Amino acid sequence: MKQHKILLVEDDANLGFVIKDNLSLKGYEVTLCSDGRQAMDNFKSSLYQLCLLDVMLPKADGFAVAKYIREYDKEVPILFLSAKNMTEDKLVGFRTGADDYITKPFSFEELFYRIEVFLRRRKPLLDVEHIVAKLGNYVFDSAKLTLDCPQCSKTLTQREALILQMLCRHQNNTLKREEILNYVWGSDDYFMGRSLDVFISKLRKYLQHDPAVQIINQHGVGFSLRIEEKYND
Amino acid sequence: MKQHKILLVEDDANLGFVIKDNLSLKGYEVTLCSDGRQAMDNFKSSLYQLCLLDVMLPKADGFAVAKYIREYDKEVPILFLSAKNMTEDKLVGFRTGADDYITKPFSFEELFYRIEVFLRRRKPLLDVEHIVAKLGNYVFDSAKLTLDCPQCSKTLTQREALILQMLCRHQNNTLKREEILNYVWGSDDYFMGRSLDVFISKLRKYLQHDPAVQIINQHGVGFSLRIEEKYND
DNA sequence: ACAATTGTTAGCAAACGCTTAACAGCATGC
DNA sequence: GCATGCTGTTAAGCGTTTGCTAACAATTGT
Repeated sequence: MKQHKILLVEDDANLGFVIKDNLSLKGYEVTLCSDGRQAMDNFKSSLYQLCLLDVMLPKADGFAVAKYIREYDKEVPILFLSAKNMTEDKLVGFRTGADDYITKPFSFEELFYRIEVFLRRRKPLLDVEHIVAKLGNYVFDSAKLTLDCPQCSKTLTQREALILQMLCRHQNNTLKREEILNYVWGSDDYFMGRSLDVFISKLRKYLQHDPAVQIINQHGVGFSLRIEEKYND
Repeated sequence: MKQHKILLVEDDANLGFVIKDNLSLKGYEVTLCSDGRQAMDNFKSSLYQLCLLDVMLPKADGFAVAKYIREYDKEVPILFLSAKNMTEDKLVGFRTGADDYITKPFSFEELFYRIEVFLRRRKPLLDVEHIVAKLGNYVFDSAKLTLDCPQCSKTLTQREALILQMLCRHQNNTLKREEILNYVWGSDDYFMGRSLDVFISKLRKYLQHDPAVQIINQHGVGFSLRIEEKYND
């Protein structure tokens, strides 16, 4: 079973580690950030299945982080953790698109249940065709046609996305020119082959911010998307 | 517009009526039961989109009701209302399959948001419910058909409002032309496509007082309403 | 019937994406 | 080495999509 990835943002280092450990024990894969900016940088499209945000944070508070996340992703569950039990704070939380607002202190058991509620209800992906893939520092969303990396953000055309999606699906394996042509263009002639080369060239340019991601040509055969694992995760 | 039906079980008659009235004002159709048995009988006969259960009830307590409901329906959101703030009670609640456990006293606003969280997650993407949205300096009310900003005030036509509403719902996400056409016009042909372009042009003109609000075209795909966050609220 | 309002069709200019062309570099086999 | 076919890259060409305005049709209220 695929592990659920959770983004945890908590500035109190002790509490952060305790929560992270507890959730890890329950089988989640937890990324801990200690401030708002770090959290936003870390948040990648829909790669996390759930976000746990402390409200009071250095750099950018939890509400700001939630707002940022909601701009990119309207679906991912956002749960606030806060010592503030004021009605007004809760309302602000919900208004920014939160799904739950948990007041400290809480029991881990309760936290765990509340997390489960939202993971359980998560809709299965509508379109099996589409993918969200992490390519080195990049995140590619074939439905939104976005290719984001820390330095830049690009929206692809449909054809660019289709080709990149195909390459992603066969990551580290060589795709025959002919296969791509038949899939994307429906047939395979000289000019379409040249078009493909143009698209590959464009994609390479888009992907040049991370040298670990490369589209490799195998002479006379086709292309493969190769991603070097440096520090894996 | 489809109303959501809520099953409310609360033995304190006063509180029950107050909650019911408040929720009715928000547009829900609420059925109030005063004890557990009544609630179970009632649940079988009608289809509810959400259940609000007090924990302490005569005849059969909230947990028993929840358990009963879960035998028939694993999906319907169940929210507990309780004065008991004990960890153990909450856990029992979640173990019986609850989705939220709200401790009294709570503000109606909070209750309302917590209800919406669960209703929203089962709603289809498109629905006809009206919205009031803040778009940069603008305020758009899709029921009143108004689009106001400090400099001006405009009442939209039905079609204009419907399209803007759709864009609002998908803020920062690209809506496919085809989706808009099918939703607004019911089908998708060349001329309707041209009509859509005319409406988009009009909406852009109405929205030109705030450069942070923009309708962006993604060539060959569709449109997205993009709102740049400055540093307000 | 008349004006007022709303939505559709038409038409032109601009923007865009994809193909095609052209040329420069490569790989491979001789 | 050289010849030949592949590939990489850039830019021009071309058809399609879009932006906008205005004319036209349809509907409504007076």
